[in-house]
Amino acid sequence: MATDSSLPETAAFRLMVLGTDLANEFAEHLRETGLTPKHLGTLAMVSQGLARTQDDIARLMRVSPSLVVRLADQLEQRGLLERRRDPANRRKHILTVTGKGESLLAEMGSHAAAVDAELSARLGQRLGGQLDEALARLMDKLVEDRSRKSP
Amino acid sequence: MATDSSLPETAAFRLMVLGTDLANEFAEHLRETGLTPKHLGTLAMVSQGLARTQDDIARLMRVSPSLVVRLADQLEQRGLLERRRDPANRRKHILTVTGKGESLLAEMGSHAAAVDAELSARLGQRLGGQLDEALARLMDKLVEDRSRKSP
DNA sequence: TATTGTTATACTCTATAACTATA
DNA sequence: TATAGTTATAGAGTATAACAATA
Repeated sequence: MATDSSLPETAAFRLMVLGTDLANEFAEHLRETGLTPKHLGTLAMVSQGLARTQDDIARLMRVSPSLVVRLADQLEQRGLLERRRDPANRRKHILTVTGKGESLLAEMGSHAAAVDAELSARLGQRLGGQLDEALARLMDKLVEDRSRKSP
Repeated sequence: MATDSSLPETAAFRLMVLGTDLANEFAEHLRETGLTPKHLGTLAMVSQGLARTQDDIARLMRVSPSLVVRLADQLEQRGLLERRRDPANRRKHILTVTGKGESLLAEMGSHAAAVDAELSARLGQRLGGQLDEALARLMDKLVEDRSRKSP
């Protein structure tokens, strides 16, 4: 990848900086809802079927179970998420995104699409598409690595 | 860019998730030093000549001036950064990275290079290179947007 | 005995506001 | 009057540890 391993020239460093910055931007955009990017991540994971229970969320997002309780509480209070006990295993809470939750996801999806458009404008369609593909593959890897029984 | 604007399918969302995750990884790697990714960002910006004063850091990283005081204090205490008054304008503190600071940057650069190697292994050399280029361009834009007199 | 979730507690990071000093 | 930096304070976000319920 980079022939120069000077920190600021690495993809890892840039990914960290750009991603953190974007998270702040999303946080700002969410401020009026009282939610954070992690609330949004929770909704997204559940909506996508990548997480079924609170435990799944904790593992996928590498976050403590006690934080997931709080995130789920707040999402539930706002009517964006529902918890119900799993009849097959009453320890578990099955999570589902409500219609209102899907609306919020759609709204934030629009915002994200607008950011994507900016990225594409800056990079051009080809490089933008390549960035897309690379990020999609890395995301798949991350999810795969953390799905069931990973250390 | 993405034809689907569903939040999890956007480049913006993936960039946020992957970047945040990487920031946590760096934070973990820095833990024994008592430093955070923002300390590292500060050193990197100063070392690269992108920031000369605390004010520059605050603007570049979109962080409050009072936080920069704390970051600089802690970096200085560890002998990684030096502050000296600008003779031309005694309100300003000129920041410079010490040899020890450069060593830390080099060490973290090695870690970042290792992450880059993983990315490249996962994406292949071509897509990895394209990711590199895209991130570099976006980083340049970010720095440019925040250099002197931006809103 | 292990898993899932919860509660109580404390700590870290960060911003806001009021202040000092220089210009 | 505006800029650069500092201090004091408070708040948000998160983890750790101890716990309860279920398997």
